[in-house]
Amino acid sequence: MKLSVKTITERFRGSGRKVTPQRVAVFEVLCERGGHPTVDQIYQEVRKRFPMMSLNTVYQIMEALVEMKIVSPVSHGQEAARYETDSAPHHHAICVLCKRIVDVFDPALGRVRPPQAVKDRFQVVGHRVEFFGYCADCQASRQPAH
Amino acid sequence: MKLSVKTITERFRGSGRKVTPQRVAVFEVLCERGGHPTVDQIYQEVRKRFPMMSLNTVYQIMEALVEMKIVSPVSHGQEAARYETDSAPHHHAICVLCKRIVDVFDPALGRVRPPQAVKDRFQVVGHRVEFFGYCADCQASRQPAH
DNA sequence: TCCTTAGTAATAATCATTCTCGTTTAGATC
DNA sequence: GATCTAAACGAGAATGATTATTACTAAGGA
Repeated sequence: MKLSVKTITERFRGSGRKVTPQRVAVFEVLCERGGHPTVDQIYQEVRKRFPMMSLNTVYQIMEALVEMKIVSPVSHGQEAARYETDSAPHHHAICVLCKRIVDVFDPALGRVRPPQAVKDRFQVVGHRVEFFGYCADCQASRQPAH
Repeated sequence: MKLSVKTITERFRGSGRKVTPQRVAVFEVLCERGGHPTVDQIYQEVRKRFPMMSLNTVYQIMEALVEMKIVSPVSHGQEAARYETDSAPHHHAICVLCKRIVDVFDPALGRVRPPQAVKDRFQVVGHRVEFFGYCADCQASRQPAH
């Protein structure tokens, strides 16, 4: 469900928010760029079109997009937060060296069920499976042993 | 495999590290406290015994303990890093409101397998399943709807 | 067009973490 | 026990990501 600029405009209006050039620009960058960018990466890209734009504005726009469930934060460790545009439910494979995140689409992972002990104490609303390892690039550049 | 002060002393010496009162104190706090404390929580606790101790020292000691595989960092979102003392392999249930982390021991979760597409591109070394939801306390205090 | 209010930009503040560096100390050696 | 040296410590500064403050601007309804 790829959102268009038209749709995003309606979503902004529908949630009582204003449509501004900055918001549209951030959204376009997210669509064109894809992946799991950090706030700063989005900022650098948007800045090419709006050189006067503030980093703070990007933070605020991302916050609005999260509230509207158009993007989701994906953060690991103390690295800078990353965002992904919401699409089909999926999981992640993360390279422990370069922090690259690859989306994993596999219906089987969606069928993972919390054990009874968790259901007794938690009202579970979702789960996430993360695979850790070395991506192809980092395998190649890594020392054979140490 | 609960570690004793004696064992930790040997582990420090065995890895070419010195045994200092600060290190023993941090380790004792970790054992007594359990759970998934932040660096600052550990610091506040240790400070009761060593009022002159520096926060920086706690960071350094945690780094050493991670290298020695005695504790593991458990970080979620842009929250402060948390540490858990290593025990049996397990997963987590995380309250999205209060950030409380509950350990989940369930052999079934260890049997989750990466799909072939991941194995083709990643050298997978592990995985983690995280359940998200509301803990009992936060369910009680939460608005019924909004 | 006017008006209200949300959005923006600039800047300061905050928070977790890391770095720098001078001082102290564990533990090996004598 | 005295001496020595690398490791560890403490204090505070520096960094980097994020959040808060505030005055100005502009979106969009009346």
